[in-house]
Amino acid sequence: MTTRTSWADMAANSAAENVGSGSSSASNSKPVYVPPHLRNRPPSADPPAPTSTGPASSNDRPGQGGSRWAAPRNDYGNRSGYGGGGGRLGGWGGRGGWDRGRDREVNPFGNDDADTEQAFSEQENTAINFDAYEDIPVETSGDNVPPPVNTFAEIDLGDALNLNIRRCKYVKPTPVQRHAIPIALAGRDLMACAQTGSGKTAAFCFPIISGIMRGQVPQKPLRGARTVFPLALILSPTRELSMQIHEEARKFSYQTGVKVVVAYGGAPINQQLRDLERGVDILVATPGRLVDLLERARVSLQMIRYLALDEADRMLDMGFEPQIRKIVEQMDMPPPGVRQTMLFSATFPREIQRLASDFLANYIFLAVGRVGSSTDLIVQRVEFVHESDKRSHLMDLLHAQRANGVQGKQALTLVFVETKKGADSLEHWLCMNGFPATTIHGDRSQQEREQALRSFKTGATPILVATDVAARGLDIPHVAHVVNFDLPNDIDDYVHRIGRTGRAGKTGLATAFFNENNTNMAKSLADLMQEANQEVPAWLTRYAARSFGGRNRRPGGGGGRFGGRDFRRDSSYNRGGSDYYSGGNSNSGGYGGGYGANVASAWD
DNA sequence: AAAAAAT
Repeated sequence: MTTRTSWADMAANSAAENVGSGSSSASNSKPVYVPPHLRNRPPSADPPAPTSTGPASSNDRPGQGGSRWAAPRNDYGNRSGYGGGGGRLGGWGGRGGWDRGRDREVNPFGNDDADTEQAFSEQENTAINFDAYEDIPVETSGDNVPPPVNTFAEIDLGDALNLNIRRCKYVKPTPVQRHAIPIALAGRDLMACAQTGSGKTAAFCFPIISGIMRGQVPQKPLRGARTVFPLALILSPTRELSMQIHEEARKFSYQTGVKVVVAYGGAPINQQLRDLERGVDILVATPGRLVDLLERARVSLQMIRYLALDEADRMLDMGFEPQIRKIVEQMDMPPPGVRQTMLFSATFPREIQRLASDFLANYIFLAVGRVGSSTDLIVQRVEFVHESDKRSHLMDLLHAQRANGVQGKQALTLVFVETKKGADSLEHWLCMNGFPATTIHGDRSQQEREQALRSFKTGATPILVATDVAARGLDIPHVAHVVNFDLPNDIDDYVHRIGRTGRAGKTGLATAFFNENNTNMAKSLADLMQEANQEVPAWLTRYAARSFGGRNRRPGGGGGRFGGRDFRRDSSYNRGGSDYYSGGNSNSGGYGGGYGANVASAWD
C-alpha cells in the first residue's frame, strides 16, 4: 500500500479517528499523558503518575519508586502487563540482576524536576520549533503501514518513558516520530529518511526501550561468564555520533531499568568492558570497536531483538559495508524477520537501498520531508572563490559575522574542508589571524576530538574546522553558519554538512566556495539549491549546463536524489515485486507535495 | 582521492 499525504492531512485524519475511538481517559481505562500546555483543562486526563514504574519498579530500586514523585500512582503498570510478576531485571550483563539496583543511576538530565514548567522553558537550546514542521509531506510504502499517531498519549509507551519524554520537553511527537514509532511498535522493519534535529534518535529509541521493557526476561544463554548479551544494537559511523546517541538514549531510558552502554574506538577499552559487565540492554557502538568486542567474546549478538543503523547509507557505503556485513550477517545475530531492523538516514541512494534490503524483512519505507525542500530553514549561498583566495575570503566572512554578532561575539561557524592536513593548516592560519579556532578530524586523538567539540559547543573556540567526520548526525546547537571551504565530491555529503545548521526548526546559513575544481558538482548543487528555493547564481547554472554530472546526476529524473523514494518502486527493480508489495500498487505518478526530481534536504 | 573505523 502506498500513501501520499501531507503532514497536515495526516494530523487531521488522525485527530478525526481519535474522536471516534475514544482516546481520552474518560472513556478509556488507560491513563493518558497530558502535555504541559494542555494541563489544567478539566476533567479528562490526569498527569501521568510518575512513579518509578515500568518493569524495574518492583525490584530494582526499593524505596525509590513512588516516593520521589508526589503524584498519585495509577495502575498503569499493572494493567498493561508492564512489570507484572516483578518485571525484568535488566539485560544480561554478567553481574546484572539484583545487584543492579544498588547502583544509583546518574540523572542524565541537568534538571531533574519534571514538574517545574519553568525548568522546561528555560532549556531553550533543546526546544524544537514545531511550527517549522507543519505541513510536511510524508510518503510511506510497504504492506499494511500502521497509521501515524498525533500525540505521545496515543502510543502505549509506559509511564517511565512518558516521564522522560516530559523531562526532554517533547510536548508532541515530530513528524518522523509520529510515523516511525507506530511502525516500529508494530514490530515492523523500517527504512526511514528522517531528520535528526527533529528527534530521529527518539524515533528509534522509544520503541526499542518500550519493547525491552515489556519483553519477557530472556533466558541467558550459556556462555563465557564475561560475555554479555545486549537486546538492542545501535550502530553509527563516528565515535562522536555514538556518544551523542548514547547520551540521548540514557535520558530516554532513565529509571526504566533499561541499561544503555556505548563502545567506540580511541578510548580505553577497559572502562567500556566494565560498563558492559554492569549490564547492557542497548549497546550503542561504532563498528570497529564492536568487532573487537565480538572477537574477544565479550559481547554476543545472539539475543539481539532490535538493530538500528543510524546514517544507514554511510554505514553501507564502500568503507563500512564489509564491517557491517560481518557484524550483522557473520556473527551470531538473529536473521532478518527474527530481529527487528530499522535504518535511518536523510540520504538513501537507490543502490544503497538495494544493499540495505538484505538486512530487512518486509519493511516499510518512510520518507518525511518538507514541501518543496527540507532546507527551507537553511539559506544556501554559493560563491565562486579561486583556490588561492579561499582563506582571505573566509576571513572576510568571519569579519563580517563578528561585526554583526551579538556583543561582538563570534557566532558558531563550522568550516568543512576536504583533508585532515587541510584542516590542521586552516586552523593554524585562523588562530594566527586572530580567530579562535579548533579542528576535528580522524588524525587527532579521541581526547583532542572530544575537547575540540566541547570547546566549539561552548563558544570558547567559535570556529571549528572539520573533515567529514563531523558531517553527519552531530547535533550542535547554535551553529549559525556552515562554510563549505572545500566542497565535497558527493552531493549527499553536502546535504549532511549543511544540515549541521538550521536544526530543530531554527534557521541557518550555509556558504559554499565553488571553483573550477568543483565543476562535477555544479549540476547537482544547482538542482539541489533550486529545489530548496534558493537563489542559484547564473554562473552556476552555466556550469551546470556544461557539466556531465557523473555520479551525482541520477538518470531518470523522477528518482530524486534525496532518496525520498522507495527503490522498490523503480521499474528497474524487478524481483517480482510481490516480495515487497502485496498489492503491487506502486503509485509512482506525479506528486503534488514536493517530491519532484532532485529533492534534497538537510535531513539526516 | 579522501574520510571514517580496532589495537
